[in-house]
Amino acid sequence: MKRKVTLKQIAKELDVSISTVSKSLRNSLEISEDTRQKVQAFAKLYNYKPNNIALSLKNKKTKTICIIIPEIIHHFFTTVISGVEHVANEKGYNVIVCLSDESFDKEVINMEMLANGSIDGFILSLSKETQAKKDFHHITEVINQGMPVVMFDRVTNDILCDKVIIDDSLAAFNATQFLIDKGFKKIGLLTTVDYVSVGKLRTEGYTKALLLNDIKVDYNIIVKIEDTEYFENQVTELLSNQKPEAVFAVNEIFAVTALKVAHKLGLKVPQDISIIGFTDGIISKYSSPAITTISQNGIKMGEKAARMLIERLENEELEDYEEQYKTEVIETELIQRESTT
Amino acid sequence: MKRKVTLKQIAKELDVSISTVSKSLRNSLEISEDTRQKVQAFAKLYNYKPNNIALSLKNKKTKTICIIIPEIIHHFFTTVISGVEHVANEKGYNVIVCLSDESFDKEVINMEMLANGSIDGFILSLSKETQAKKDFHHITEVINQGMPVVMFDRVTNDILCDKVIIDDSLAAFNATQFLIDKGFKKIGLLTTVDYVSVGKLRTEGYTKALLLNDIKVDYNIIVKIEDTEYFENQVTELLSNQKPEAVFAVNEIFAVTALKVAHKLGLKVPQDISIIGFTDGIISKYSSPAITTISQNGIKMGEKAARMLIERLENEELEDYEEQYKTEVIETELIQRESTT
DNA sequence: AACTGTCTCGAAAACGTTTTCGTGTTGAAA
DNA sequence: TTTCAACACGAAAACGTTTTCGAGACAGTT
Repeated sequence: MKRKVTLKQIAKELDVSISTVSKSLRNSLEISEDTRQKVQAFAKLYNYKPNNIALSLKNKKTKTICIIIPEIIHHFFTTVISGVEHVANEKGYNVIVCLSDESFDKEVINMEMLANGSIDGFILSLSKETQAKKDFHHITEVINQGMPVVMFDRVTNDILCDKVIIDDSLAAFNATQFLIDKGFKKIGLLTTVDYVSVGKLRTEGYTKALLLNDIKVDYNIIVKIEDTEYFENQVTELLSNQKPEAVFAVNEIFAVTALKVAHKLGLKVPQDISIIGFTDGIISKYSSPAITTISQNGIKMGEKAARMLIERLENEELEDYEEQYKTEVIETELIQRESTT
Repeated sequence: MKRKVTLKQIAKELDVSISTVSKSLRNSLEISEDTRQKVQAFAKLYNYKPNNIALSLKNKKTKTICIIIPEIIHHFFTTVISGVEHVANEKGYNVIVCLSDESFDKEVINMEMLANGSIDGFILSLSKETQAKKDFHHITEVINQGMPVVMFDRVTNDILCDKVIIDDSLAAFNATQFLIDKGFKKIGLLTTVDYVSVGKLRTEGYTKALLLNDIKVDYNIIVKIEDTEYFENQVTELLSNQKPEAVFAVNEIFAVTALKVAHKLGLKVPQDISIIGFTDGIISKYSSPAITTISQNGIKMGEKAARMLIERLENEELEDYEEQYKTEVIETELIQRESTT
């Protein structure tokens, strides 16, 4: 077991100074051709690689960014990670992934732990609990220390920073309008409780579409789901009692559950009921029938977020850099599949 | 924007030495009650937190581990991440996630990049390409440097280290036997090409079960899938021409695709054909009918791997620690759902 | 008055780099 | 012979910690 070799060891072995070794390896012209060759050969032989931690300390840069997501089980978030990873790797950055598990405390702990020099910047999507509490002090604190933060998907107006979002309201509007265009009037909604920012926005889009088409909003066919424990029952009740002609679900799980319940009730999709989902995940794609859905394009969001963060990181050394915060809107797309007529 | 405060700054401000500040904050008895109070108050006021990088350099420990997975899109791997995350957090470790994208080169680059001090140890599952090439020099090198590695799921006998696996052969045997017990004899197999270690093992288990029950292995109903491009066609051909009574698929995607194809061909599942999958992912659970499957328990694998790695990390400081490498086998479970009679 | 011990504190090394600023040696020009 | 540039290299600081060791001040004991 040969431990990693350091500059000091090479210097000792070759009976030169540490500086000479360092300069030789960086091909400095200060050092004679002879010495350079000698040092480089030795370094190669012993497979010398500079210690990243020492470099980080010296440069005050870690070349590492952290992405904090509420849940890794949601396929959407894994696609975002994937996008972030790609761009980060391309630019020579590493990615630390942290899970907040939808918990405020875990979010705070993770941020505080990493903000002390471990990373250069954050990409994050708020946990449900944080959104409910509306307590963002941990984020403002980090930003005040001069560490850039990019928020995505679940964002808040209370914080000034770069953001990457989709137009949730518009996308929901489009989904609803799509159903209306098919001739449906009784369109059920499966959504989250209001404090989840995206859920609220999607509900708004749904409502807007109905109103614009002179359809009365019927609160009996709007189901707001708090926890996933009993929601299959809620869906069953909606489909069997209210019998909507179509259903718009604000996420994939809700959509596929609706599909499942429909099957159980003997309803044929899309003949008896149309279903449209949100988030173009693996479930929608592989379920049968495949589910028509609004594609959220997590990869693009991740890529964009990473690019914004890294750009800020690389530019902030420039004296006069004081760019305004931007909010990028990633376009969504309605992917028509088999669950709608 | 107030930058992070350091010991040096506090020392200067309070007109004491850096040592005194450090000791005060760690509540050393060397320092008088008075001074300690003063320093601590000041530190709290300015929200002092020690710089992690400096600590890492000093302690030669980063309290960070890296997990390298081939693909984040496979739900199984995200569950493993989730397991690793939990245990790591609990023990005060951070997790860096790297994706090899099934590429040998990316795997090598990732490892070399992080092995230079950035992390304390690796958890990894081999990429397809690495398994095909059988080139593991990057891994042995890391191990030789004294950095612990834990491999999971896709492992190799060519490397000595801690491992966490399932008994793929046995699990596949059980799945096949389960179908045989239902009275099926013509059981199709959807598997990977042989160089994917787990695919090969699962194929072996399937064969073993057939032989033990005096069923001849029919290579016409064994489909080895190389890339996912055309495999829907391959599956269609299997189901429509060979008409197996049941199908065993070695992963979730294959299983759900079989389900989809069956639907398209007008075959009712499980009435006309039974399907059993592998890996208890989100797709199997939410598809309709829900797919009977072998549960691989990624969370447990991740937790176990993280525990093994951290144990080695915390014990290796002890002089006499020279524990043998262990291979832990996580038990699998057959989860019966709706896709089998 | 000399010695001993305790209480506080600071200097300095160490972790592994990079970089600035000397400094000694050489050869050539004046 | 003196002067000066060019060349090749080393010492040391810096990044932010922790920790060992030494040392000054003071009180108490002979």
